[in-house]
This record gives sequence, C-alpha cells and structure tokens, in this order.
Amino acid sequence: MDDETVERVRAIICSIPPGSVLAYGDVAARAGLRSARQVGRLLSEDGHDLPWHRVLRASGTPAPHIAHEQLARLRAEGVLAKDGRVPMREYRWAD
DNA sequence: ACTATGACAAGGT
DNA sequence: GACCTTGCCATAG
Repeated sequence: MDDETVERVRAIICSIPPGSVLAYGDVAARAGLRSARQVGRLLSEDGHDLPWHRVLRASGTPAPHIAHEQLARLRAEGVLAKDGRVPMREYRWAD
C-alpha cells in the first residue's frame, strides 16, 4: 500500500456527495486497488475522519458492528434503508 | 515462512 | 433473494 494510493482512496471517499453511497469494491476499483478488503482495512484504521458511512458492502448491507450507526447517518442524509439494506441501484454514486 | 483474521467480492447451489 | 466456497491482500503472532 503506497501512501499515494491511500490518498486516492481518501479523496474518493471524501468526494462522495451526501445522499449517495459506494461499495468497497467500487472505491477500490476507482483507486486502482486490486482488493476491496484494502478499503475496509483503511477505514478501520485511518477512516475515522472520513465519511465512512457512505461506504458499504456490494449487497447494500453494512458491516455488522457499525450497521446501526451507518444506517442512522445515511437516513439523516436522505438514504432510506429497506429492512437494514440500502438499495444500491438508486443510491449508488455514478459520476 | 506459515497461519489466522478482517469495515470484502464473485460465482455456484 | 440466502448460503457456502474461493480469491484477495495487509497485519499480527
């Protein structure tokens, strides 16, 4: 993991507009990473100052330990989850 | 060097 | 849709 790549990931996550979301894999792809786990690891370690709540799994289900907080924050931005799951088809950020 | 673990994903059943 | 198996890659022991 070069610092340059880390910066790219951080930049991408920061640029996600409120009301939109991205999957870990999407962020990874845009940042040039080969594995989505890298993104998750980054957030767990160095993502405390980023809008991490706009990043979730490809299926629209957030990670278990943060699920409650995540859905609450998204709900505050207008992202409505259906039974703990966000409909990516509608909220997925495409620029 | 090897194994286990983790904010994951894709493909098969 | 749900569930299981593989692949993935950095870190920790």
